[in-house]
Amino acid sequence: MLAAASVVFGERGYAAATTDQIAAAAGVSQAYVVRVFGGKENLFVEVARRAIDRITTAFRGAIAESNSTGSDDPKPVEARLGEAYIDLIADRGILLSLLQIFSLGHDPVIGPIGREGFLSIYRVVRDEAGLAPADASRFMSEGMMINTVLALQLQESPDPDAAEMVTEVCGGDLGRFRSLAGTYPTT
Amino acid sequence: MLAAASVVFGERGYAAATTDQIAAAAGVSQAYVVRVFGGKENLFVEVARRAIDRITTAFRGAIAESNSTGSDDPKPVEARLGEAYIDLIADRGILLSLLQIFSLGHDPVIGPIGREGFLSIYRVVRDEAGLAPADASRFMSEGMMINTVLALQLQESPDPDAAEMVTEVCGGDLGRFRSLAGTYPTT
DNA sequence: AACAGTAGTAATCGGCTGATAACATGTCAA
DNA sequence: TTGACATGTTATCAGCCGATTACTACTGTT
Repeated sequence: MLAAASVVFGERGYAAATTDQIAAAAGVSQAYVVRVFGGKENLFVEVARRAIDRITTAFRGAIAESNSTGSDDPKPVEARLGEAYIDLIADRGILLSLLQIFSLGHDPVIGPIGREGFLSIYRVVRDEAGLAPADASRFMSEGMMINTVLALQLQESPDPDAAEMVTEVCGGDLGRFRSLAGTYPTT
Repeated sequence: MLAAASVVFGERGYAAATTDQIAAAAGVSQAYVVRVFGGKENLFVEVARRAIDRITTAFRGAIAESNSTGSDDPKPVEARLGEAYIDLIADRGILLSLLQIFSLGHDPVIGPIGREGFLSIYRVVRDEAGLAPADASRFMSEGMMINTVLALQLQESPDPDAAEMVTEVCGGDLGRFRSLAGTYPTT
């Protein structure tokens, strides 16, 4: 049900998503969705937490992978983190759930969750991956740009300016973005 | 009415905003809002266009200002653009309308508007401000980060990590962000 | 067997929302 | 004056949505 909710919230947005659509996607009844989570808002809170948790988990995996390779580093940590991030939010459910969280930053319930989640990701990047504040901050910026590009589906645009920008964003590996086009829920 | 709609759409999100709330904010009747714009979606389209238009206009202003100063450049163009951007989206209506547009990137009506708008901003930064593609792209990334920070209201967070990150984002000028806290509609 | 807990559904309801229809008023040209 | 048009309003509706209630079915425990 959480997975279904993530997809539907992402597709439609928090407010526009209906518990009925989520129920249908999960293969259960609408009443059940409402009762199990105690309301639509609580359900979104769970989805939000889960999305943030998946990011920190993915980052810790990338960091561990980076540490396990010998002192010869074919890839810097940042590259591994970036790849992990792109692979993760290629899932449009997670990506758009994130954007919803940001949009709800002033909400008394969602807001604190979003702030704490964003900071927790920053701390992982800075403390666990060992990036300097300036580098960690720049890394987050790139992440936000990736969010936008994927949300707007600019990687599929035929416009040469779009291709130029997207190439710049993903470090030259435009194919990685393109191959993610239309990726939907494995969630 | 457009100004009111921008604020309300921003506060509540596209789907959650009601034509009645917009009407109340604009001081007219709900029916009038619907009829003048031919429906809620059309109204949002106008708001979206206006938001993007204000960004390109502000950027052109900053570029002109930069050109008018002599060949001695106390500030590079990028700094001027950045300041113009921050001043503009301190208006939470514009900021959140932008985020709504991004979230609706897959929408058949809003999607193309968002893509074209984003690219038009990129072109202004690259062609009219004369930034190289890599620099223009990085500039956009920083913009997306600023969006997120302001949406989450991280500039008001008492957390030292938040302060560190925000300081990094705004180029050391944390005061500029802080002073914008709670800025609402001049729109 | 009786009971309790878990997992789930169908039916229904009250409130909200976007849209429509019908009406009121003011302005300006012919 | 009359008519066309812009600028509004009030009243009302048809549909949707989240939530509640009451019910069923299964599983394990004592």
